[in-house]
Amino acid sequence: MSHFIDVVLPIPLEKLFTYRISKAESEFLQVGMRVSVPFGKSKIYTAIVCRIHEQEPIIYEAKDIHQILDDTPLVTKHQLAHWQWISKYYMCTVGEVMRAALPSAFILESETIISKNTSTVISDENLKDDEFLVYEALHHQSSLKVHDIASILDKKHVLPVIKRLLEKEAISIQEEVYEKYKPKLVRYVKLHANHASQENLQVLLDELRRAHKQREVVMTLFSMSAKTKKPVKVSELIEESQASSAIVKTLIDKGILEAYYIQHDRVEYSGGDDEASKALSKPQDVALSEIKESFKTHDITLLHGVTSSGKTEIYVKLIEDVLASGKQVLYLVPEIALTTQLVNRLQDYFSEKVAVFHSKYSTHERVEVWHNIFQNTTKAQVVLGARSSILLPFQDLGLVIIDEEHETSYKQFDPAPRYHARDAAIILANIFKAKTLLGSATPSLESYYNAKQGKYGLVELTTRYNNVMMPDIELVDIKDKHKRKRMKGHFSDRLIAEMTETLEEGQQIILFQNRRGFSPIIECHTCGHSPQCPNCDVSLTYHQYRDQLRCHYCGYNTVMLKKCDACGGNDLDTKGFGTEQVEKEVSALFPEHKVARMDLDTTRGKYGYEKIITAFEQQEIDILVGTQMLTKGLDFRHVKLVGIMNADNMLNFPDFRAHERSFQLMMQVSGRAGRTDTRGKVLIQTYNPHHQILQQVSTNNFAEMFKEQMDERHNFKYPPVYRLIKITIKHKDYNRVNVGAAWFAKSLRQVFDDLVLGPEFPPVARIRNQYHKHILVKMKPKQSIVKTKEAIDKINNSFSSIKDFRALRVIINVDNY
DNA sequence: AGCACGCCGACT
DNA sequence: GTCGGCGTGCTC
Repeated sequence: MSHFIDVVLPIPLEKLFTYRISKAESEFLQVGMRVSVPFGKSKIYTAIVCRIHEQEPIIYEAKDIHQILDDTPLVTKHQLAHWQWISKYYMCTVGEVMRAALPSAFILESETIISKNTSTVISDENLKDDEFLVYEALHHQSSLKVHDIASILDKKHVLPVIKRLLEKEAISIQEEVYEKYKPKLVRYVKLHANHASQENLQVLLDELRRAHKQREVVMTLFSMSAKTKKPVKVSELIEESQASSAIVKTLIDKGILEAYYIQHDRVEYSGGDDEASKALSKPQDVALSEIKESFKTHDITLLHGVTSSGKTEIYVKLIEDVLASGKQVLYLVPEIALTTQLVNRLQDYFSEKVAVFHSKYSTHERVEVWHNIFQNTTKAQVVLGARSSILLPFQDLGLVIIDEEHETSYKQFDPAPRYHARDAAIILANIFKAKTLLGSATPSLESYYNAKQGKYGLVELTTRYNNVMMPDIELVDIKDKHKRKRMKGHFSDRLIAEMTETLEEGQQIILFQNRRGFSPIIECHTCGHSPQCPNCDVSLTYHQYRDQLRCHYCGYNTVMLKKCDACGGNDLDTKGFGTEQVEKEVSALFPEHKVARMDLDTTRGKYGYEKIITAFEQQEIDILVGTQMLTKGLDFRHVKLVGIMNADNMLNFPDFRAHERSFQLMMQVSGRAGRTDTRGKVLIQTYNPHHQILQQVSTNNFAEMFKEQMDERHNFKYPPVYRLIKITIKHKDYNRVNVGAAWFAKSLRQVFDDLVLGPEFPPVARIRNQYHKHILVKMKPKQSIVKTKEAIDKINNSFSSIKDFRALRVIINVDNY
């Protein structure tokens, strides 16, 4: 009887692949373990075992596996089920989900190692020039990688050379696979067993009478281990005894001390003791019991609590309950909210039980978190993470909290799997029969709709913590202000007056402008030309601090032009404005006050956010200018005034969710104002103060916004009433994109008729020299999701079997909002 | 996706 | 002539 395994490979191929294994291997292997397998001509890939069986494949000969990589499974069965769901629902392959789920250190890939064949001697004249160079290099170095050879020969295609050398038996090649994860080892030191007892120690100290330094080190070590009863790190010993590492080394060499290693986690919790969680206020307490009540009838509950209502404290209470029952908790936050602020707060309550999973973590750090969660250790009872943490190997999940549920950063856009973490988390919770709590001050229409439909439970919390009043929101008509010459740059007299007052009171200000850079368009006054990105169909944005023109799509940049490159005129004008310009104007208006800017450009690097946030918290900064980055779950105590520089550009954004988003964004930014006792003030500058969304923001009227927006969604057949699938056709050839997209849309129409929209070029049709065209498929409320996707799949398959279309990239994005 | 193979234009 | 471009087919 032969034995076989079906494995998932981390590549975008639909199928599972079958390999032959021995009987012994079949007894050892378990579903979820990693194996390395040969794939194609030479490559070795990492694969996950998902089925062990005895059915020999009929139409091909199964290869043998290369190696088993694990002693115990690395991936749980729950995960495999979850991967399956994601791949089906979001129309991608399981391999793509695997790629996204596993930290890269777990996915080993082979590298070809070239070494000299010692059993044969090749005379130089038998070798061509490039072959000789490689052969010669191998005299000096025992082995080379393909990449090394490419740099020796200075050309791209070196495989033919390697092939020729191989035929001449001058070299041999080998595929090597490396374990990428290296545990972090810390060196410890202890007295050698021979000296450990009391009397032996005395003898030893006598012996060392003349070596003062060494004697001191031994004494220090002795007192340190007596005091702490813990292993002593070499680094600590050196520090404590003021000795050099050479002295310690001498003692180790003499056999007096003994060095040993202990594996350390890179992600260490360092902090005080458990703090008892805060007592809840009355409204919080009511909400908490309502949530618990709701969980009895609904697995998913939406907590709609206004900004600053203290949702986090409620989460903490719920987490406490779940932890008491020994289950794990997943606490999802948008990427940007993963600041030290929230981490510290949770660690205050749950100390080392909190594991954080961050995109800025190194792959080694991710591996450690992965293991802790898999083994359900105390270190990973509460997992705080962004989008991708839904792919971690939970063992026994009891509760999923999705904070700032409306955040769009929960949706992955590129690359596949294009999943929505909120929706995938709900499925994950369902696999574990766990509860899900969605929280937001401005719920997404789809969640609120689900709640209103009775699909989710709904709990509302309408008062702020400590009864702080909701901020006073005022709309400023800048069209009128312009007419009456009451504007200084982009600042109305109202905004300046409020800012002056706030600064005099010693309070802080946040200014919001949803656009980075200095100004998004440069225009020549003479000919009207504005510089465009050479790779994308967008105007370049002017960034003053580096005197650069930059493309926000592809990163292209060039120095700012001195003259118009079309007509040579030197009267260049800037249009529109970004955070950088706001910052500059503020500095000019309030020269005595410290201004800082927070956007993508200033927060690069691992601690980019933290630096700015900490400085602002400690009131080293008076005025903070920023993009929507500032809206995410930050809690600043001394902000009294929030200014929204221009509300119109977000309202006019060409997207069916523009109004919903604008509402959410403005409510969230406003929520930063007045979090303690003084009532906050929000000024919204706009050309159109009568816009219904602005009216709803200023009166904090979520219900009306919901009703109005839902009417529109009903009328225009948009989510959450209808579902959407967006299909993007992409290629560098404009005509091919057009022809291909037209074919695709026509085929879709044959099945879905008028539910198909497009093909249409997006606002930016060309990005990185690739033309894009979108087709939108709408799904009726009762329409079968599975059947719709099957039909799309079928069309996609026919599409890619047409020769002319094969080169076109098709991207399918389910729930593309 | 990667990678090999095969065909074709453009230069040391 | 070879180098590197890209289209095509295949991967257990």
